[in-house]
This record gives sequence, C-alpha cells and structure tokens, in this order.
Amino acid sequence: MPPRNRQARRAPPAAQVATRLHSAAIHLLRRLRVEDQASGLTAPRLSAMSVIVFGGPVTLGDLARAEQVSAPTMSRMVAGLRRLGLVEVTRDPDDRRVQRIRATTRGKALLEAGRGRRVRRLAADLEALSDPEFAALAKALPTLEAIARP
Amino acid sequence: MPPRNRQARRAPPAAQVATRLHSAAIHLLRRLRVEDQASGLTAPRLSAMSVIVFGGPVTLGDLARAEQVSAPTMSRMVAGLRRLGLVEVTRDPDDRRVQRIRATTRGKALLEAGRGRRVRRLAADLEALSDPEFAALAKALPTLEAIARP
DNA sequence: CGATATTATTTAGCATAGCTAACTAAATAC
DNA sequence: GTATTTAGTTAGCTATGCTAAATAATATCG
Repeated sequence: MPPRNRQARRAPPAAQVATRLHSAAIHLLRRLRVEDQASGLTAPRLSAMSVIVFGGPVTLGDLARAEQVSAPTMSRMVAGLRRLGLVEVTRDPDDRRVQRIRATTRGKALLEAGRGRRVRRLAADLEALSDPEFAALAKALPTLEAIARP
Repeated sequence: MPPRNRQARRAPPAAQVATRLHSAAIHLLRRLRVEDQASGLTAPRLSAMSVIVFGGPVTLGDLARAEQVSAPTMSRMVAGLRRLGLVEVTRDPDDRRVQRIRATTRGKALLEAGRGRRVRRLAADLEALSDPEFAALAKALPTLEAIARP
C-alpha cells in the first residue's frame, strides 16, 4: 500500500500551502497598506518607526539589520525622523560610538494611530466571517505566528 | 446572563485576532524578503513584475493602481523594466492611448525563480510543523485567502 | 461635425530611499 | 602604544515616490 501522507489522509503538500500562504500574506498587506496614506509617512519610515516603537531603544545598526538596508540608508532615515520630531537619539554612555534611538511621544502616537487604522480595517473584515471560519483562523494563529518569526 | 460571544465559548475578539494576524503577516514577509536579494531586482520592481506576470497583459494605469503608486512613478518603472528586457510594451490597437505591458520569457523566469526561493524557504519551515499544527494552518487557508483579497 | 471634456501616459522637477566607497571616531587587541 | 575592529557618517550615484503640467487619443454634446 502507498505510504501515508503527513496527515492521515489527503493533507495538501507543504509546497502548496506555502505558495498560498505567501500569496495571501502579500495580498493582505497590500490591501491594508491603503490605510498608511493617512499617516503622512512613507512606507520605509513607517516600517522603521514600528521597529523603534516596539523594539524599545535600538541602535542604528540594529535598525538597519531589522529593515534589511545599509547603515548609510538608515543613518539618513533616522536623521529624517529626528527632524520630524518622531524619534530622539542619545549616545550610549558605555560605548560612545553607538546611539540609542527611541520614539518620542509624538512618534509613538503617530505609529499607533496608523497601526490602529490597519487593524481596525482588518478586524472589520474578520467580523464578517462565519463562526467556523473565524474559529479556524483563530486556531491556526499561534502556528502562523511561530512560522512568521522563527 | 451575559450575551454569548461569537463562538460558543471564549473565542478571542476579532480585534485581537486582527492585531496578531497583521503582525504575523508583516514578520513573515519581512523574513522571506531576504531571499529577494538573489534576484538582483529592487523590491518595487519585483512587486510590479509579479502583477505583470500573474495579471496577464496589464495597462500602465492598472499597474499603478495595483501597486498604489502614481502613474508617473509607474511609467518610469516600466521604462526601467523594459531596458532590462523583462517586459515588453505594445499599444492597444483599439485605444492607442493605452499600453499592454507583458513579461518577456526572461522576465517570467526571473520572477518565478525569486518566488520559488521564497516559497521553498517557507515550505521548509512548514515541514517542521507537527501534523496538527500543519492541519490547522491548511484548514484556515481558504479563510485567510478570502480575507486577503476581498 | 466641430469644440470641449475626459482619459492614458509622459515630462519636469523635487524629496526620499537604496547602494558602495571612503572617512571619522571610539573601543579592543596585541 | 600602535594596529585592528566596530559604529556611524559623508559623498555621490541610481531608483522610487510625489505633484503639476504637457501631449495625445478618445468620448461627449450642442
């Protein structure tokens, strides 16, 4: 008899789930991105602000690595955010080469507002789901989170 | 007695699922983005190529709307992709204002290769899941897809 | 039918975002 | 105490984003 699949019967292959999950993630975020216009910030700046706000005080190198851009690019971006009063930068007293970048109150508020718009839009769509659909999604959530940040 | 929740008992609120789903999608794609370096294309170009390859021949306006950028921005990007030999552009015979943009064989190959790298990486992570985790994810997939593109 | 409006795209010009190469300054190694 | 490494900046280039204005083709309407 043929070898069992990973699930007792007829589980879709991982490659197919990967393809569809990848595509769904792209389309989901593309759709939610519309809300970002209201923030008045560019996408790279919003993304950097998100790392700064949720990642506590970060160094410039941390930020560049997190955003997968070069140090000079991030250096300039932080300068821009600083001019806008969204972040403040102090020197590390123990190692005076490194900076500690943190969000100002205004910066936090701006990011939270933007995130709120995205999440509220998504939540509204979730409300429209049937109970079993919503339950299935909620049940898969921890696994999705594990996959997202290994 | 208190009103029942949407699920019989203790379903998480939509807002919480939305927050977590949003965050998971962001982190998932941020992680997979690493693979894009190998393509040699910038992120906006890869994204546009994806719309062109999967969306059949598209007009410049379609593309600009899909990518949520202005027409001038997309006009220039298409010119760049054309210089690289990744797309070709013809005029619509019925309405000579509009273009029909389509991927060349080389363009298709390049995009498929990049997508393959991302999907293989994701599939490898999915393989490491336990059977119930994988099953839960597979079960939630259609709902996720419905939410992703309304 | 011809003037006018609308639609699709391009051009011009500006700010931001991406890169590499080369520099400064501080900390570490030897 | 000189040499090396590490963190960040400066310079200079290309690409990506925008708005305003131009061009060209189609659609409208009187």
